[in-house]
Amino acid sequence: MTLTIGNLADQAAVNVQTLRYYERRGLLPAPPRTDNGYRQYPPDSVARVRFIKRAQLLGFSLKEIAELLDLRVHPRRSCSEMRRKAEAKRAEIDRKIRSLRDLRAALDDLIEACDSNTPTKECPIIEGLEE
Amino acid sequence: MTLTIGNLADQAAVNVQTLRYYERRGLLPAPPRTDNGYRQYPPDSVARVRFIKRAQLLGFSLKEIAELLDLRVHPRRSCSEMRRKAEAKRAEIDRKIRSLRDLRAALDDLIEACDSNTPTKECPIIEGLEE
DNA sequence: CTTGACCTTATACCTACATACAGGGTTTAC
DNA sequence: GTAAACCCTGTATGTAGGTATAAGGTCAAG
Repeated sequence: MTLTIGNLADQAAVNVQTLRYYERRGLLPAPPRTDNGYRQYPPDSVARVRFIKRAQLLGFSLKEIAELLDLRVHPRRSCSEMRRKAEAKRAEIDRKIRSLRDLRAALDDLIEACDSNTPTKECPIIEGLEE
Repeated sequence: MTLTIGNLADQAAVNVQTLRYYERRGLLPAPPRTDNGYRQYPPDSVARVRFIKRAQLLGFSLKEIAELLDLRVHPRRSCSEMRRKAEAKRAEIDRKIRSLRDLRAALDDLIEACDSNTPTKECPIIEGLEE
């Protein structure tokens, strides 16, 4: 019921070398090995790797993703510290969501202007992402 | 009422070389020059550069950002084409927003678990970002 | 019992996105 | 009129995040 590195790579849609790279970077814990030295990943590694890839698409660096994953690793220890970090991450996520909503609204305006054949007024895309 | 490259760099909080790099990459239009060859940026370049940096934080590559900015440049020409692109970008943004909301909910659970001193059940951070 | 598809480590290379440096001209402040 | 603080181009270097390659061990199928 464990996965070889090749299995994991297939299921998570990443390269085998990427997984070894993540291990070196501390994003994936070093898994147990078989006698011959092969890595044996538990099945939930698939979710972990997919999480990493998704978080990257959202603009988090590998370092930030490692921090997110660490929140999970120490669930009861140094709770106030963890809470502080989780709240900081949440605030950052809220900022990203707001920015994306602004950008989305700008695109909506653009699409609508296109639809309605109205003379294109000031394009709002850039303004939509101003502070 | 125009800006030197140094002014623009200050106001947009980026490096001077970064601006020249963006020009080469086509993210900033080549501005007019003074007699001595200095770049003269219009004031709205500040917004444009800030837009680029913000979009980067949201996980867009410079190539994607260039595409977003191009939507704006051709506001009336090839409307259906532009509309198609704008809708594709919007769908992508919606996906990102959904992912961020999931991640946010997961952090909320984590924070709450911490608050309530309940035994930490399965941490939801990773599950929150699964497909 | 060997061929092909795996696995190992170590090291080199690649792309995106900058950032620095060399070598030189310009402008402003004293 | 010269020193500091700008600007220019061109080229080199740096960091993040992989990706490939070399040199070799392992395993399952025919």
